[in-house]
Amino acid sequence: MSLPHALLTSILEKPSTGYELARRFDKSIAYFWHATHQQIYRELAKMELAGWISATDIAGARAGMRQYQVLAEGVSELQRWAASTSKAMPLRDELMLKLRADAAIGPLGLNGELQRLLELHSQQLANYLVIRERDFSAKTLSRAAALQLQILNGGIAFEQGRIAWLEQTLSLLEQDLAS
Amino acid sequence: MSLPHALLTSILEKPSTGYELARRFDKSIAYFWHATHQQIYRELAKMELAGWISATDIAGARAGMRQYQVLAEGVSELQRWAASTSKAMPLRDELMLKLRADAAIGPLGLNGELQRLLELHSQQLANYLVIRERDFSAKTLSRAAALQLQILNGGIAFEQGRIAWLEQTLSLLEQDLAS
DNA sequence: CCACCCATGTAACTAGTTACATGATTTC
DNA sequence: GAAATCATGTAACTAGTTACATGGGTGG
Repeated sequence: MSLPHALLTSILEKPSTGYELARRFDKSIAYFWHATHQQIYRELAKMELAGWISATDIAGARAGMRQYQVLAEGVSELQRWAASTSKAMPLRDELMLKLRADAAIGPLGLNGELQRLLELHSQQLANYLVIRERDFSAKTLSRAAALQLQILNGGIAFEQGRIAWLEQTLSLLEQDLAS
Repeated sequence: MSLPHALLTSILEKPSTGYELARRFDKSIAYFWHATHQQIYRELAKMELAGWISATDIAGARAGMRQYQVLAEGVSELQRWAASTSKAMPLRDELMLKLRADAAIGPLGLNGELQRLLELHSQQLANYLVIRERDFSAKTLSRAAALQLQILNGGIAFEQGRIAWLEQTLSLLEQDLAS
C-alpha cells in the first residue's frame, strides 16, 4: 500500500493540513497516484495513530485546522518502504478492453471515445510541458530537481506515446469505415 | 466497472469454464486488466444472475464443471458499455512515488529496484514480440486481427518507452553516486 | 443575509486481495 | 498411494468510491 507513503513524501516536502494535501495531491502526485479527500483524511488519522506524523493546531486559524509534520518514525518508515521491492503495478486500461470487445463483436463506434482521450492526453501533455518550462529551465539543477525533472519527463514521454498510438488507432478505425 | 465486460469479451471469443477464463486471463487480457480467480468466479455468478451469460454442464466432465456462454442480453450490455464514456483511468505508479521520496530525503538506493523493473519490462517486451511474430506475421489481416495487433503494438510501445526511461533514470542515479 | 468556498469529517458501498477449504483427477 | 494439479468456491479483510453532513469564513 502506497498512499501513506505518498502522503509522507508530500508532508516532508511541505508540512500541511489535510485540505492542503488533498489539493496539492490533485496537482502533482495525483499524476501518478490518485486519492480522494476522504481517503486522505482517513489515512492521515491512521498515520497519526501509528506515530508517523503529528499534528499541531494552527494559531490564528479556524478551530479544527491541524497542520501535519513527519516524525522520525515516519521518515524511517518511508526509507523502509523505499527499500522494499514493490510488485509490478497491475495495469488497468479500459480502452484496451473496449478495443478488444470491438474486435470480437464488430464495429462499436469507438471513434468518439478515442477522440476524447486524444484530447485529454493532449491537454495533459501541454500541462506537463508548461510545468517543465516554468520549473526546470535552469542550466544546473540540484539532485532533487534533476530527479523531479526525470519523473516529469517520464510523464511527458508517456503522454506522447499514448497520443501517437491513439492517432494510429483512429486512422485504423477510419480506414475500416471506408471499406 | 470493467471486469464483467472483460469477461464477456473473453467468453465471446471462446465459451469457457471459470477455471479456463482465469487461466486465459493471465495470458492475454491480464496484460491490461488483472483479476484473481476468486474475483472471476464471483463475477461470473453475478453475471449469470443478471442474465448476461448462461452455464451448461459439460457432458463427460467432472461434476460441477460448467461452461459459460454469452446471452443476447450480455452482448447488448457489452455494446452499451462500449458506447459509454469511461473516465480516465487512474494511474498507479509506485516507482514514481519512490523516486519522489528519494528526491525529498536523499539517496534511498533505488538502483536495485530500477534494475529489477528493467528486467521485468524487458521480459514483457520479449514476450510481446514473440506473440507478434507468431500470430500476426501474415501479410493481410482481418479487421479483428488488425485491431488485436494494434492493441499489442500499444503494449510494445509502452514497454519500449518504459525501458528507455528506466535506463535514463538509472544513469542519472549512478552519475549521482559518482559525484 | 445568502450563496459560495473552506475544511474536516461519517456512513455506506463496491472492488480487489489474501488465506483457506474441498473434492476430483492425473502423474509419478 | 502420495503428490501435484484441476476446478470451484467461502470468509475475512483492505483499499477505494460516492454520497452526504457540518460548521466557519468571505464576497456580493
